Amino acid sequence: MNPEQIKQFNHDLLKWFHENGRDLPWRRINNPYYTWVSEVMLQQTQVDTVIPYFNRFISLFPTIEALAGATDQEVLKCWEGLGYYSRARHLQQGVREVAEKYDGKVPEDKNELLSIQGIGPYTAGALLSIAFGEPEPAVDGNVMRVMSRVFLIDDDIAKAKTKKKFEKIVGALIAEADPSAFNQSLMDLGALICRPKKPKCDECPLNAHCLAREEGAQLEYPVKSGKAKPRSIDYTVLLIRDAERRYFIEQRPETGLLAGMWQFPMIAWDPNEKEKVLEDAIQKKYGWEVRFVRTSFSYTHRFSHLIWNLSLYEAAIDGTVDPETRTTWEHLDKLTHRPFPVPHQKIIEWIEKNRQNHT
DNA sequence: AAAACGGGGTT
DNA sequence: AACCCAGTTTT
Repeated sequence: MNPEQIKQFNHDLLKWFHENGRDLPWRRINNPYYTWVSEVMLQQTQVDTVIPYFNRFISLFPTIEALAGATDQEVLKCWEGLGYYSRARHLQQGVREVAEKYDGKVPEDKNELLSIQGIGPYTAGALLSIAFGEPEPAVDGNVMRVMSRVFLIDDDIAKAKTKKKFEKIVGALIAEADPSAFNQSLMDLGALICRPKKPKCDECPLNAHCLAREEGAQLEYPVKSGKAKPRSIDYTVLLIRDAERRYFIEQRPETGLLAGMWQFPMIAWDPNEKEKVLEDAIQKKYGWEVRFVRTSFSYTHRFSHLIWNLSLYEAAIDGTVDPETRTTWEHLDKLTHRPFPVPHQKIIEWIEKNRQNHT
């Protein structure tokens, strides 16, 4: 594109944004902390899902100092159900870095931002442009979709290299006059007009510039390689109560899947195996001799990369179990004070619904 | 360069 | 059921 075309492109895009841009909670005032929180929540998560989480999060942790001073369990509880929980952990770590190293002020230097936990190329670009007005690209899935269509770029957007190509393109196009509006307009355009399916090309401010539209090939873009199918794991979930009708729960490890969240004990077990195999596995992992009372509930939970097939076993154990580190006994009505992954929330809901049957 | 990492919404 | 989403970190 020549300079005149770039100018026209910017004009068309920003005019559309000023008339059609979304009114979102984190856009009402320019607060770098709000922008940061919103950008992290919006990673791999849609706007409509994020809005209530954002409002609750900001009311609980209104400032960098408040979030830095909170416990990780408080933060995790507020994030419960939003997914990708390492985002919450990294956000709090990052905020603590800013509180300590930068006197609680989000730095305006790109390399300093990139050194902060949880801030990668996209979030750094978003903060620099939206919060600080710097002409930095912020390339996400929306931007790659819009740009791949406008410029008919067929590189696989699943590749890391491709994103750099788009950053170069955006860097050459971005309006120095209002980088914040430029980047946010691409996001809104991707969400409202240049959608993956059924794009509203007739309403698009860029349709005069769009090569894919010229070819009638909008739906062929962006090009993206497929992902592997999720693998499936069978688990037996143990529902165990003590004499005071408290449930045994454990906290997951500090790293990996659903880090730091709470759950009922789970044992990987293929139902085609004999029950003896399960009993031995429980003996080995927990040191318990269990007597199964009944199997009562099953639930399948689908993650992006794996599938849990959960079967609930109500069980009794001989003798007593003392709570250890990362395990405890808890009454039903207090379970939800702690963060639980959604599949275990479903189990809690099932217990509450059926409590009269087995209390 | 590829895999891990959640959950909900849309089609 | 497949695909998508304002990505980053770890391997």
